[in-house]
Amino acid sequence: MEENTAQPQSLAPKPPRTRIQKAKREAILEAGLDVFSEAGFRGATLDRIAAAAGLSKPNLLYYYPSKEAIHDALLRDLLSTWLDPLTAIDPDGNPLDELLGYVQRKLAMARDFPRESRLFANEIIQGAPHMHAHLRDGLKPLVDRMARVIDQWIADGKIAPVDPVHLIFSVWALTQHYADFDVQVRTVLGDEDPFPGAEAHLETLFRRLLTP
Amino acid sequence: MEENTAQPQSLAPKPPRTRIQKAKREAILEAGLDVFSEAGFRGATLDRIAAAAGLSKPNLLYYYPSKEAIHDALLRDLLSTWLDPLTAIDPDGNPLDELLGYVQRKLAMARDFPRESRLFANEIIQGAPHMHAHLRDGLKPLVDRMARVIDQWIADGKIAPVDPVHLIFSVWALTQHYADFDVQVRTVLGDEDPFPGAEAHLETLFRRLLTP
DNA sequence: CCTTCATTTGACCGATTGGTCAAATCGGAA
DNA sequence: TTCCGATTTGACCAATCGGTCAAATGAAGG
Repeated sequence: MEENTAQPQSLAPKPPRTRIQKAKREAILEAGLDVFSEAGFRGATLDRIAAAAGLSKPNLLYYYPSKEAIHDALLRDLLSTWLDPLTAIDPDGNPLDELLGYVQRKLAMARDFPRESRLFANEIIQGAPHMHAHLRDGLKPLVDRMARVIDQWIADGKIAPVDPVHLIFSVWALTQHYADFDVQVRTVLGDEDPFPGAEAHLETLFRRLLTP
Repeated sequence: MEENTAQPQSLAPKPPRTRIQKAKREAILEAGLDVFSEAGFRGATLDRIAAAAGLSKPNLLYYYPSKEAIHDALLRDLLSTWLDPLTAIDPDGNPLDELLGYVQRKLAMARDFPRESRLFANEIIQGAPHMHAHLRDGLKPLVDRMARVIDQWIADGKIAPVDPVHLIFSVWALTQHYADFDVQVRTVLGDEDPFPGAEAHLETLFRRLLTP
């Protein structure tokens, strides 16, 4: 390993230096995702996170200085990837295909990353005390921008007229529901895997809503 | 001295005897709804509930024997009223009107009883540890029954073909979203009241989905 | 070996948690 | 007034919480 040049240290939380640090940090975030998504911020305990990560509590606090630091790191990592499917919409593509593709990607995230969805849901339901600024500075401008794209599509007669912001809310609500309310969904459906049916249903729903 | 109260004590939680008991119990449930819906079960504390109800902690525990007892009482009271809009659907009415009316009633509940919606959401997201049996014995049979009604409407050509269970999920997701994700919705919409726009949007959405 | 720094841990701390208990107070009937 | 049960409270408790700290251990180079 060669010496790296002296970089001007920015105000980043803590730059991982060694290989072991990186691995332990990841294990902690993984464990934190498990516990926070299942119990919420206040319901989660450092002991449970430490146990899930295979560390002692002081050892965990050696890598992250506090419970809130772990939670904040998770939320920071989450928000951008959570909005990726929305930014992937191409204003120059076929409007109906773009929106149906967005729905499908969002549903796939609910299927493949239910813990992330529940972490987010817990935070929002309880008033977003650790995320309000991020919503205002990150999510709102993005939604505003996409709403203008959708309005243009409507003006061009490419899709049926809808309120674009409530349309986006509908995509979020309908897809995340299958992750956040998983227990309820599976109780009603029995053993059946909810997602094939959900995909077909949402495709039908948004196609009928948006076809001019 | 003989007493006239020869009632055989059943295993009911605690029959309210006096007027003051009834009032204090109600105040406690009201305070519990505030705190539990905002913080979840584990995040809520007896001290906060007692303070919100205007009682000392031991006094609170005089009326309900434990934190869990308050939570259980709230959930028990909630589930039936929460499902009322669904049971109010008339199998012999006009299918489209019945379903659109159901959506409207459910959205009104999200507007008028957001705390109840968030209490429910917190419980389900965290795996429904205190409600699983109620979902199985109360909610599932009701959904199954309504699904048969909707299937009959489809078979009669009264509404367009849809998966009835996922249709019900859609109503829940789209309406409760405006209560549970209130912070996010209002951050994106700014000062605007979300509900008029939501009502118009959902009417459009379900009309286009269900019109044959 | 020695030195140095990263890592790990047991013991511990003050605050908060849900809950108990005996004693005090209240309120209405006789 | 007296009495008696309903109600209320201050003091307290064991468990758990997030977090600290000094000391021990590990690893790697000289």
